[in-house]
Amino acid sequence: MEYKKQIERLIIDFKTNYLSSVSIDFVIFGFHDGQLKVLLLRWKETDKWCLPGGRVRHNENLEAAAYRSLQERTGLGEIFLQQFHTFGDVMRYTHFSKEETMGKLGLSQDALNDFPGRDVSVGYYALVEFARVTPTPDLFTDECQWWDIDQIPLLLFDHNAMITLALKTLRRQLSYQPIGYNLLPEKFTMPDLQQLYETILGQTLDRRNFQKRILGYDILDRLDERKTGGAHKAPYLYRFNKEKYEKALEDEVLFVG
Amino acid sequence: MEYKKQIERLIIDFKTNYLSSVSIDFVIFGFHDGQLKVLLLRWKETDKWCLPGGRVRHNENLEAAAYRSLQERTGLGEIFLQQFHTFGDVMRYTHFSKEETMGKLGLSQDALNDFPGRDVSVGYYALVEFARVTPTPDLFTDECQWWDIDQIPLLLFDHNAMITLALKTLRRQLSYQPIGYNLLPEKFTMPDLQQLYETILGQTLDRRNFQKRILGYDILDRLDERKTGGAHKAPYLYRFNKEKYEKALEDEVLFVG
DNA sequence: GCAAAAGTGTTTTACTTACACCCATGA
DNA sequence: TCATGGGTGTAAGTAAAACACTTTTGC
Repeated sequence: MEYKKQIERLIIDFKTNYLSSVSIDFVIFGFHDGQLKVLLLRWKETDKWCLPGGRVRHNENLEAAAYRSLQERTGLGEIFLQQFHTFGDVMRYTHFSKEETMGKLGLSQDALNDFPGRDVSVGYYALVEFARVTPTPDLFTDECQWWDIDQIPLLLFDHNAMITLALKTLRRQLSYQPIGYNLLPEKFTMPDLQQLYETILGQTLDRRNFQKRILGYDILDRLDERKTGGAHKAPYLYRFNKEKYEKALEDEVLFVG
Repeated sequence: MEYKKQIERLIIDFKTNYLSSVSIDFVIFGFHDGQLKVLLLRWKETDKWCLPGGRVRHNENLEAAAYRSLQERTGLGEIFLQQFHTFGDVMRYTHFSKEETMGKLGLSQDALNDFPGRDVSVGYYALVEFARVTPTPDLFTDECQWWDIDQIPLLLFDHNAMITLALKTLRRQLSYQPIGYNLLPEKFTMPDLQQLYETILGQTLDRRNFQKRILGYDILDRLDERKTGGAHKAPYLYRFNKEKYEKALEDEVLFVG
């Protein structure tokens, strides 16, 4: 049980170097094979799952802390990350009892006392390409796994509500903002992009209208290549025009800084 | 200088009974006479202005803390309050130097040290009827005043950016959600409501299209009365149908609980 | 050659915007 | 009676939704 020491050290680290009362929680949506998934962690010595989270260092920007924590959990740096709500109900601890959940770790009383109690948590959602992620548990958890969006179990804290709201916000955002950069390979086909949208929205879309709308954003460059090897007619390859893409995001972005 | 003692006591109160590292800031929009205004506070012994704020008690829900703080600053209980973003840049303290600003208050070194340093701040915006508000400064400020939205000076902290984002969010929200409850008297006319919208959006709207759109929401009951006393044709009076209004809010609300 | 996916435009519909006339009221 | 604001409906324009045929490719 070497990890006990590590956890106790981490808790002291929290107390010393991080903002108290503030935490970050992540709804990391993974896209793969026409399935929308969420990355969950299993709490040590229990069968209970929760969202990955993080904390903010003194002198660290909130957003920077979010990117840092996310990197730790997924191995990914440049990804689509969006603040969506801040959760501050006292009762969000409903499904989490410090004694019950932490007790099994056999920590010292000091460590238990110093473990963050009631936090206000800033919720971010992220979109990543499933395959690029290396799920990595943190010290409090011993498993990190993708879950199908419609098979999420009852989670610790208020994390079920967080997922629901994150998905709702993401879907809304999709209606007025482009998405896909860092989520698809550099070169991709229009059907690839459409499948991404359909997966997130949970509904099918008309091919022709979809293409019209996306091309209307004027953020894609069509390449002269086609994707070969498929069993059918070879579709064109597209690439995001980074400048135009960034500009489109700015023009309509809800949350800045 | 009796207030010095009070402030020192308040700072201790903060340290003891409130979450550290978390604060709340309010962009309180006031509507009056076709003008959109924001409530600002002037920091004691300076000519610098800032947004009203609050802190969260241990065991108090974030939203409850927001309503409580707002009540303290405006005297109003039931009002339209909406979380819009959480600000966590370290640099948001650009225009605030603890030494400079607090120094003039002649506080003890202990109090200065205990005064909250770097916070993550949850931003809420509120809509209130100008005339119903009793602006009340807090202990750190000695003036509480309405400012015209387009005459806001350079504020302390990152508060100018907060106002900008709050207004942007409010305007966006207006396009898919009804607004007006608690902002207009119980009975009001269609031109009253239109003026409210025009004030917030900063643009004029077509009378007929506006009426069509609003009535299309199906949240108003037209009364048999008309508003008399005006210099012209007596307009009909309307009343919000609270049930339908709440339902309309829920159906499209971005942020819940 | 056939099944399955991809490329491409037009029609229809719904929604949004623009616009005009008559009526009531107080000065 | 006149100036001003309020009540009401329709036509035009624009954006979204529905829809069909042809081409390519591997089997």
